[in-house]
Amino acid sequence: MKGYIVKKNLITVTDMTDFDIKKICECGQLFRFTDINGKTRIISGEHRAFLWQENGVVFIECDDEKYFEKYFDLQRNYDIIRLKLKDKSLFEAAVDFGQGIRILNQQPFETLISFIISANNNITRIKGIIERLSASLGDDMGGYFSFPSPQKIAAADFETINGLGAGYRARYIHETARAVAEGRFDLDAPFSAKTDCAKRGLLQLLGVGDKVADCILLFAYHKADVFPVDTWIKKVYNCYYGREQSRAVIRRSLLARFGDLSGYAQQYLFYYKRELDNHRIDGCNL
DNA sequence: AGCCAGGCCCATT
DNA sequence: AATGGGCATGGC
Repeated sequence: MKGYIVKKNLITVTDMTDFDIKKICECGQLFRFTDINGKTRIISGEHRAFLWQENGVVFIECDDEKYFEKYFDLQRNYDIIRLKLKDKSLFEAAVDFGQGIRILNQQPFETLISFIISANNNITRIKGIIERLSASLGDDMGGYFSFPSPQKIAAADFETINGLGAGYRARYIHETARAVAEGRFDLDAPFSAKTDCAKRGLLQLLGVGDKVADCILLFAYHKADVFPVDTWIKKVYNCYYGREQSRAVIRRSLLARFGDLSGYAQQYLFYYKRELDNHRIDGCNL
């Protein structure tokens, strides 16, 4: 992608063909975003950015422009991906509707814990738990709190974790942070591992099942040959084919169809279905 | 009020 | 390998 300019503490995205602030935030890949008087604030790890659109360009004001250039995946060409997905006959309306989505490169530990929290939970509540976790154990960065380190969570007593309102996930958060802090899980390993191998490692962690592992692989390690099957994907699939299939069957089926673009296909589909549902519109095209 | 949420763990078959 | 019950909490 050529359409952006990087300067000190400011990235200007001049080509908004594949950069839509709202869609990037609302497609379910991150939780620490909020509107602050007209600008979107995103916190990632210890970093912070403000985004807004003005005169046909997007401004990204941030504490580390190189970090956010990578974070927003700015070097990747999404128009090629969209074209290929249409070739693989992903429902065209979903791709067009989601144009502007980008898959972020988020930090592994934050993604790991966030998606453990996400299981069988709703987005509003997930965001609340993550904010309380950060306020409780993260560093005060002056105006916001960083996402806590594995060591910080591991060293906290269980009652602190349990007081965040995460329910039965408190144990998963604590134990998985300990596994990382004690070196039983290497957060960097998946970067250089093949997807299935990396996934086997992730599945050893308490609170990480098939779907959560796929989300981590996609949103932190940018492994696109995964297809996270959540309740929305299930709804689309089962509605379209008119019968109830298990998550495993759905995942295998969609992986076979979209191959190494599965992760992108999943994001477009997820965003499309959830937005339709939010507006009480039926639709189960695939 | 009751169903559901970006499911996982664990026991059973 | 596949299936099913139980699960904390709170949003809508």
